[in-house]
Amino acid sequence: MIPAQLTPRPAPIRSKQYDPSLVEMPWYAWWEENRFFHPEPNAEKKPHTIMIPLPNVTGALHLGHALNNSLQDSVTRCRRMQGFETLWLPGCDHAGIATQSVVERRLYEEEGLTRHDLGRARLLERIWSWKDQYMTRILNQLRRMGASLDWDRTHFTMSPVLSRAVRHVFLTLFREGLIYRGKRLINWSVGCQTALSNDELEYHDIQTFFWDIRYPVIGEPDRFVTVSTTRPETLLGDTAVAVHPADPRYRDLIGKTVRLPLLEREIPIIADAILADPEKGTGAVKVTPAHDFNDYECGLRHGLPMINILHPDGTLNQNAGPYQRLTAITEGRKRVLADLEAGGLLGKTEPLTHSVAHCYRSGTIVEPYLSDQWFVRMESLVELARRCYREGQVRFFPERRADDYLRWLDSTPDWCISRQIWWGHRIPIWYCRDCHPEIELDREGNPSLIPSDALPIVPDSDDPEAVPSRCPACQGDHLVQDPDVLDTWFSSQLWPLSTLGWPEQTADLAFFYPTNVLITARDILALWVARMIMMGMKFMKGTTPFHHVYIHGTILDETGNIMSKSRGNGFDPVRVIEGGSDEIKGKFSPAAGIPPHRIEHYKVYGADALRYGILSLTKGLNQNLKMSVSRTSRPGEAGPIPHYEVEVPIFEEGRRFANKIWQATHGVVLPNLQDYRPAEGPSPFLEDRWIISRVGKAVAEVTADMEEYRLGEACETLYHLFWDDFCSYYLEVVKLRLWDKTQQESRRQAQSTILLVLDTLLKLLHPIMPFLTEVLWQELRLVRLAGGEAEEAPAILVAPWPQADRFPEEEELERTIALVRSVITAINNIRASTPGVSPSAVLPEVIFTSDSEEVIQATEPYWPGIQRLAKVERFVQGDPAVRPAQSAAAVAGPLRIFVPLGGLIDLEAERARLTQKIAKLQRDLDSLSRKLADPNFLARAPAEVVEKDRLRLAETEQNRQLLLEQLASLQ
RNA sequence: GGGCGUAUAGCUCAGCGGAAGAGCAUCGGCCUUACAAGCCGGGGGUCACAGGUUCAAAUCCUGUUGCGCCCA
Repeated sequence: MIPAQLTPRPAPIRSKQYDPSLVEMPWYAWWEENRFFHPEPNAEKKPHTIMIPLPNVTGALHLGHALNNSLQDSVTRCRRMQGFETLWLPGCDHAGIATQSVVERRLYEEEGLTRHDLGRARLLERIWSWKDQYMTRILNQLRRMGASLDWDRTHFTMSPVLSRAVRHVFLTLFREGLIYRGKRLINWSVGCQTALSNDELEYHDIQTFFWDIRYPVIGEPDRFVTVSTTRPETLLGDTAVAVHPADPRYRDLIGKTVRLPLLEREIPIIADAILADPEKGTGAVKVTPAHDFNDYECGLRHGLPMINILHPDGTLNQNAGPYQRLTAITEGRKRVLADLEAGGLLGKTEPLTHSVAHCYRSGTIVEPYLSDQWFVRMESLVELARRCYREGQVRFFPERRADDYLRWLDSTPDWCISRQIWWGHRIPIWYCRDCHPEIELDREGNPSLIPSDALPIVPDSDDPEAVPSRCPACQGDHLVQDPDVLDTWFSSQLWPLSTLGWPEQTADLAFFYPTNVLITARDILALWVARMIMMGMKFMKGTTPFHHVYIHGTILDETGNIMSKSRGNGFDPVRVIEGGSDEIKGKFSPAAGIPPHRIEHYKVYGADALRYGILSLTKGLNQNLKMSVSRTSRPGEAGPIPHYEVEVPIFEEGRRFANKIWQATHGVVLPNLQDYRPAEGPSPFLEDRWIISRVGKAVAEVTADMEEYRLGEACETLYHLFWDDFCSYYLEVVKLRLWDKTQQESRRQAQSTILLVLDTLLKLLHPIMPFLTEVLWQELRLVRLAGGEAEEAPAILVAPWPQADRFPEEEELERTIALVRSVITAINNIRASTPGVSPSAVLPEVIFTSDSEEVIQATEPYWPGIQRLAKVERFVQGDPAVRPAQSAAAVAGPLRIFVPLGGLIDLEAERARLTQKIAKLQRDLDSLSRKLADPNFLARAPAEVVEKDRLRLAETEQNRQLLLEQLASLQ
């Protein structure tokens, strides 16, 4: 949206070097106060919508977020300039378990209190205030990165509007039978004392053992069935031993029973072809249906009893008999092993490394645990998600990520959505205390345990705020709400809908839905992306929530570890932007010799350098973005904690690039445009046409890159165009015309071209480097206004994106200038390798010769430019047959150049130089002639390939000949 | 254990069937009037290894090894 009245722009800055700290804050404030980031539904324009992958309020943003948000902002800014009504919507996620456990840990560390000391209501107050603090910090980090988010539409998953959507979805799915409560084996975090979904597990290798245990067969004295296990303590919950039905070792035992050691329970030997593998171990396995997922399935197949032996805190319960109250995996295991040993029932013990599920939050081992939980029935939703992809409604970048998506869909079980914590959306289900007097209440009136058979009671109406008034069974009104809350992803999956006001049919929803692209990292592809698709398909009449899913890589340190501040190898993006120092108390050292506890000092890189650097990492399809960081000890700092200077090469590149752009604009362009008046008609001057052609190609390339999310490639293209073509060649050459005030038309065309080119380059760069380009473009805007042109836009961020077809292509010119530039390099090479010639000396004469008169004529107009860039007094055309004496020679394509050096020539240096060049040509020659001597090559390769190689061979041979003669003349 | 990816210059990475590239680092020389956060020039690679397909392989196929990631 462009307001009619703008607030005053920040004052111009005239510093010799680019100083981001003077530019970023004022310009961001100006953008924000004029609400340039705020779109409104607008029938005249097409929408472009991106929903931020909501960061969670557990902590501050890190470099992974910097990448993720730089990508989104770049795409958004490009689309805004292309004329779309652009919405990029900000917000945060309440991150149930993560946030509650952070706050609980602080509560315990600082005040020695647990959540039970505080109670539900007061704990929630504490968490809300944590949330407020962190959300503010996160949103400000985004501002510092230059994010053009629509702050008026900032959302939070637990806000009233979004909570209503959650309740609406829960109740709808419940009524349709897609949500149910049931006793199932789930993943239980002993540390957090809550259920977890499969997606919240982390697998770590642990060192343990494989223990063999002998189970005595009843009725067959001295006969045993030996099982192997990594979890001997779970035998307390065994309800069978399984063998393969075809296994001859055990066939006769099927149907008999064994005596469970220690507890003396009699349990059956069953045949189960799925669980028992005759190839593995002894071929017999213990079956503990209440504490192992495979055993659970087996238990269901055979109708085995399921004996839960654990308390929620991981200690053994009354079913463990004499072992109760011991912590299962430590003391319990120790005692069980000792008792087995004593009873002579323990067989061999083998060390083993295997991978075990841990809680992503508390880090404790996750126990399979039998309990009453709420689940989403996934089957029909999975089918919707498959259909969405199959119908081509959603497309993945890179394409192969679709395989991960489909694979997850194929393997996802029913989703456990209840969590035994307090921070989150409380399950909108009530139970009747009159029907179930055994429901106990805590001192705040919340129920602590709901019986498995309790009737779930839903609110009377569809009103999302409604509460049921009576029990439908007994008409009683002693209702209590389920104490559990929903998995955070249950609300996150609604993000593209709920933030637009759904389930209300709002104008925003009608205009901005479906969104265009979701930009995220790989790790939440399935659990979040797939679920959003399911919800969109389910609740928006089979419409995808986004057309594109762009999956970017993960930022790693140079040894391949994930970067994070808490590990001690990452840093806060704001630190990179504004510089300063941080005390790092990480868990590990980022490199050999660097201690985990240290103070790091950062220089001011600025947001543009951060963005350019981090986006540059995304070249190709690379999914691991290794970022090297150099930490050097800072001398002269006393004290117990060592100090380090931190440099990040990739940000360094960005910083230098930003400075180059600043200095080219302030040092050359602006001073020469003081008297700018637009030229009439297109410029006939060769270098003008050339740079315009180069820029036109870049416009096409960068536009395509932006549309396919190839930001790294766009960075590279723009870097070379700006630095090599615009600064190193064009500006240097065009200076001659700018300085010559006697040639009005030439000068005016030069000014117009410079202005057009810089204007275009800044626009192309704006999505990547928003601050620098804005402040410089505002200067160009003033130049244009002073020159009598109409205002194109009040700011670059709303200026129109360049159109490639406005920049005529000049293929021929591009070839000629490429040749001219290689001539410059060849002459400079001669100067640099002739010891007697100072680098600043002007060479009196350079002789051009060629077999082709055309080539000489084509390059002649560039002699003044070459004169300047290669420091040459004058050029003469020579006879190709005559080799000037006392001169150095070089070859540039079809041109031969001689640089007469008179007495200056250093024979030895020149001979060395020529010998080296000849050797290189000889190598090319050898491989080419070998190739052209091969009859198979001549017969089968396409004619144009053969022809090209023939030409090359001839040319190379000629050049070698020339240099050989030259060498001979120097003997 | 299953799946996927990856191996190119000292480092970080492009290139993905027809002459080995970039940035940084390195070496040599320059304070040349936008720019030393710079300019000019140079050196540096059996494109992991072994086979195969092809006239032609860094590029396609197979296997081996190393390294990642995801899933169990």
